Amino acid sequence: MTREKIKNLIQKAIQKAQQEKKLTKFKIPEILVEKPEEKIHGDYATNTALKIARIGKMSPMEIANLLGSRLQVLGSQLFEKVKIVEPGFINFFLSKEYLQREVEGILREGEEFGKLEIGKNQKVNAEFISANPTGFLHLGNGRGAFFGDCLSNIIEKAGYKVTREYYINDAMGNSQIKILGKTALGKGITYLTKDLQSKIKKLSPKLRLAADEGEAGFLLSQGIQKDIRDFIKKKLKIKFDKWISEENFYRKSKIKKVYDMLRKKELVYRKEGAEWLKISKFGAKKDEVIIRQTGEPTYFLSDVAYHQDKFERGFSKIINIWGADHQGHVPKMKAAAKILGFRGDFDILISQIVRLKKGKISKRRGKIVTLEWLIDEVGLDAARFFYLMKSLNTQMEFDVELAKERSAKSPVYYVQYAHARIASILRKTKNQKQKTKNLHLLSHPPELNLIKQLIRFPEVVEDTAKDYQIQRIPQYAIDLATVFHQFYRDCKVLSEDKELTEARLGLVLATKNVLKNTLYVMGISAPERM
RNA sequence: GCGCCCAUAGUUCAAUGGAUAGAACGUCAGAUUGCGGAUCUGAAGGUUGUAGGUUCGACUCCUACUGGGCGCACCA
Repeated sequence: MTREKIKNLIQKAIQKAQQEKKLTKFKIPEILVEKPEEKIHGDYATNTALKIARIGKMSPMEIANLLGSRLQVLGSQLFEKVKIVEPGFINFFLSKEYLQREVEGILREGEEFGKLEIGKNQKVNAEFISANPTGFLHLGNGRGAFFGDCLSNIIEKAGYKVTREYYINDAMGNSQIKILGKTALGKGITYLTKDLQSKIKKLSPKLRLAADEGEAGFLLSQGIQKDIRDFIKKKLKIKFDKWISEENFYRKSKIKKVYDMLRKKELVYRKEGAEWLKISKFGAKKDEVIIRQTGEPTYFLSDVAYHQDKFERGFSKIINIWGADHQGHVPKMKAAAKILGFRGDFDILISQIVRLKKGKISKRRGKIVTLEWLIDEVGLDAARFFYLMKSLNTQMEFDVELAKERSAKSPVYYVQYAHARIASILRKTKNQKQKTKNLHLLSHPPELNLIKQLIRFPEVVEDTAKDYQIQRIPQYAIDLATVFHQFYRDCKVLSEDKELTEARLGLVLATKNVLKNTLYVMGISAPERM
């Protein structure tokens, strides 16, 4: 990774300066290398000199000059030049030769390009969607669904082993399930869809034997859950590794076990006829009921049991993606994690609500908009892209009109078009195999620009795996497509010049590869034709 | 009342404490006897909600306020 190489060089330069006694000895802080906004500031830049000015007891410019001259020598393989700028930035300009070699690397690595090792031998658990098995998925579920799936892909790309997990709140004691049971037994007041009516009809022999509304609800929820599962698999194209049933925790008396364990730790007390867990001692605002007056366990207790189960499975990182309506639950669960003694990363992400952007389409006021409706309306690729474009913690408005657009107006088609265009060029050549010939001929600005964008892909993967800011990926895809189209306009790929044609075919293949990898992590198709 | 999230271009959104705050759509003006014009080039458009603070430097961190969303169950 280019950025990593530069970081290492800076570190070496500091050490060297220290050995030569030009700099005082100090512990080197974390080195930041970024891509400057302005081209005149180079391809990469660092503020290291500004950062260490105080501990080094020298002016930023002095340090920058000190490091700059050493970096020039140390990085002769990478840089065309290293420039020092007020107030102390060091700007790096990559050399043509370096960029040309990178194209070779991208072609060699193919689908593996962008794969990192930062998560080597580590397991991650990502739980998302986990909708109630009593109805259909809504727009908000879609956000968690695609975010969770894409984040999982990214984390996998970073080298972790990811388990995608879905938790089903199907316990017979749950009030939703009981309400559903009432409906199943004909005692409900809720509106019945045709689908629900036929499900109930099919189940009627079993329902007659059901002990209570809880069991009836459970039976009906299984049918509903099966539909949700099929929908997720076939229409959302998300593959979960594990489907976990809450009811199953009860049947295996795991909830009882956790309860006993909490009692043993003397964290449970009685008040007002209920039993409370002392989570206020572990960072929560107040204690929480785990056993009701009626003697039934609460959802919180079963969720603690579920997390105990997760914590025991050897993950170094556990990620939960919850809807905004669950945010009050976060400190409680974090407190529980402390009680259970989980030592890995425990990240709970909250996805804010989703609305439809006002337009001709959203006349469906009053009706709840289902995710299925949206997918049918705009298509899976566009839905995924649009959901992913926005940061998880801002409320989003889904622009259905724009997402439906099958033209350059829609960013997803713009990106896919770049891929299809390359495929079209390749169709016109006989030899479509990997080209690593004559890459030294790539020296036009649009060519070099394109390469610079290509080599950023692993950096984007790294950043996103670390900070979960998924919106970076679609933005990267748009940027990549843009520089490709610029290249395409200025540089004809197939020409009389055989050697140059070979070189450009190599570049174009590398671009196709990176576009494909980018679309892949978003779960979006990379079409050969459109 | 308390807690969490948000406020950035006409709109939808970006921007690790860095340099002239960026995209997309919309608007306006251009480009093609060319590998897919489903493309490209350019322009207009901003006091980053308000007021303070922290520092070499703040959209970003802190405090107070204003406005919006979501929570604050012996629901899940």
